[in-house]
Amino acid sequence: MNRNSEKKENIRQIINSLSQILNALNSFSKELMKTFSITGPQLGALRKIAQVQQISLSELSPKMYLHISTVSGIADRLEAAGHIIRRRSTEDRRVVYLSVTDKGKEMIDRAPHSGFGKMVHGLEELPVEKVQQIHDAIRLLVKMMEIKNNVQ
Amino acid sequence: MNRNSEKKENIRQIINSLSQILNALNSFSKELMKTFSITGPQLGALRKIAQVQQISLSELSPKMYLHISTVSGIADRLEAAGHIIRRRSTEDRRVVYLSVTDKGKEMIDRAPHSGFGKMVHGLEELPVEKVQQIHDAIRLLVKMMEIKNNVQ
DNA sequence: GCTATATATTTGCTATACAAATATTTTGAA
DNA sequence: TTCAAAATATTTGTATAGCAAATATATAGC
Repeated sequence: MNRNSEKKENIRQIINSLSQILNALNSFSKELMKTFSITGPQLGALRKIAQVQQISLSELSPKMYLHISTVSGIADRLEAAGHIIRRRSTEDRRVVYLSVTDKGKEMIDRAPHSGFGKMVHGLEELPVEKVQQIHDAIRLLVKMMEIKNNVQ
Repeated sequence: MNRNSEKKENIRQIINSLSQILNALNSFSKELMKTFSITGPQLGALRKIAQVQQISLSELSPKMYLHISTVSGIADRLEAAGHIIRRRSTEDRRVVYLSVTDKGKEMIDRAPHSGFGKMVHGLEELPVEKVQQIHDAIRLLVKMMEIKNNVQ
């Protein structure tokens, strides 16, 4: 096998491995729903709300890259489960603020942060230099995909 | 910053970068639906079917990690769109074989393989050694997540 | 003050996903 | 060989997610 086809094979396997990671994370999401009776999108929304104490739908919607009507529906289910409350703003009565209840906070603490749990544990066992190498590799992939860093 | 917190920070960023890649792939899936009028699961099924010429639902279902009734529904839509045909087996008349039509093959060729397009392009520009390094890094992550390699 | 804009919700539609029920066919045991 | 059990696919019912359009209400701006 020449060096070029060797590279091609490596690329193929990188894509394949990443796909496996994605699949594993999907499985995690199903597991989450069974164990904690909450879905991925709901938990994601709950975490975003918890980050800022209170937030309106029109603020939350772009953070989740979802249509506002979709987020409204997710909020409905979170509210029905008692994880958040809706409170109408006194300053601008068009605005409805979402905030996390104690029950919601408990859920955030209990539910595993993501399927990355095992990965984090594994990384912690590695020497600093190795972790640094992996970090460099992944960062390069992100750079190549030209993903803009959406820090909230 | 000591070496331990340096490692922690690296780990945090690895998870963060991977999350970014996931988000980007989700966006890709939406884009795909708009441009090619096909969904992610449908395209995934189409590719799996094309790999083996023909396949039954009970074979396809575990490959996609989905309930057989879910796959049956996806097959309905692929069939309605003319991308696959159903054909009942003559040997075992319980079995229905799915196979990809010419129109379906065309879709497979036209639709980008995934959001990994840019990544693949970027990787091709790198020297072999660098690609090898990235491959090693990702493979390590997969190993840590204890994902079993489901080769079809 | 009235129109335009902003905010959230509701409604309608489609896809995904699972489980349970059903229909059909095959297998296997008595 | 016959009949019950298992296998295969589909159908039905339920829920979530997601978008767009329509609606209701409130604010802002001219």
